[in-house]
Amino acid sequence: MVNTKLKNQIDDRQIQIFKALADPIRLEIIEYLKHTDHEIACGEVGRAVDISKTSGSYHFKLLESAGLINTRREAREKYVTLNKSTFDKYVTDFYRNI
Amino acid sequence: MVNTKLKNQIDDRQIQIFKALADPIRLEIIEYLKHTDHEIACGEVGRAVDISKTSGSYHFKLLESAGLINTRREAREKYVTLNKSTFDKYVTDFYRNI
DNA sequence: TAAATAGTTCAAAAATATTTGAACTATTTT
DNA sequence: AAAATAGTTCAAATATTTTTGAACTATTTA
Repeated sequence: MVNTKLKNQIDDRQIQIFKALADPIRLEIIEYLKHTDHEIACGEVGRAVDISKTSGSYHFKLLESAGLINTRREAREKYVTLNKSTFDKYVTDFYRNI
Repeated sequence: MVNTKLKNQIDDRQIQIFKALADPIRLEIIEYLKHTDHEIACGEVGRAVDISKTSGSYHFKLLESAGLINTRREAREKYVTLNKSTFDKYVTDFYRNI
């Protein structure tokens, strides 16, 4: 019997987001994207924060599935930007709400 | 050679706080404390969120060392409250700043 | 068309975090 | 003084997360 109560779903989402933020590499990626106002390829970010492409792939995927970044694939490359609305909804407003 | 750059210290702190928030039990504890306006004993919170006292001890310690709760020991019992200023500084303002 | 580039996937290994129960300290109640 | 209560500590077991390298797809460049 699967538990699908709304409150739990909200918590799962909230946890997923805090987990995504609770890692030094991902925090570096976020800070890098924060001071970049245009979209930027994963590879460029990866080089800036000095990680392997495999590691980058793992972390970008995790950030994306948490809804913290938006991605757009164009042929070979994948471009990313921060998803500000997720920060607003789950981080900035976390303590305020509930 | 130990790295003590200010930026890294800030990040370490930020990560510690997100890690502390990235767990269902600790999130339950926080939500419980959020709707409680007076200090409350660890044991009472532990019973409310249905965890063993050992587990409670672990999670309260972690929340305390992240600065997310304030604690006061009075004889046998330990009373806790949320530390709102940590939320303001590291959570609510996270996306805004930097 | 061959080589280079951007990124993904996979499974194994390594690192970290969490749970558990037993033994413990200190305080309060009977 | 014995028993009960609140919480801590410890080490072992378990679970989860992250890293790694090799093999892969798709696209672009030489």
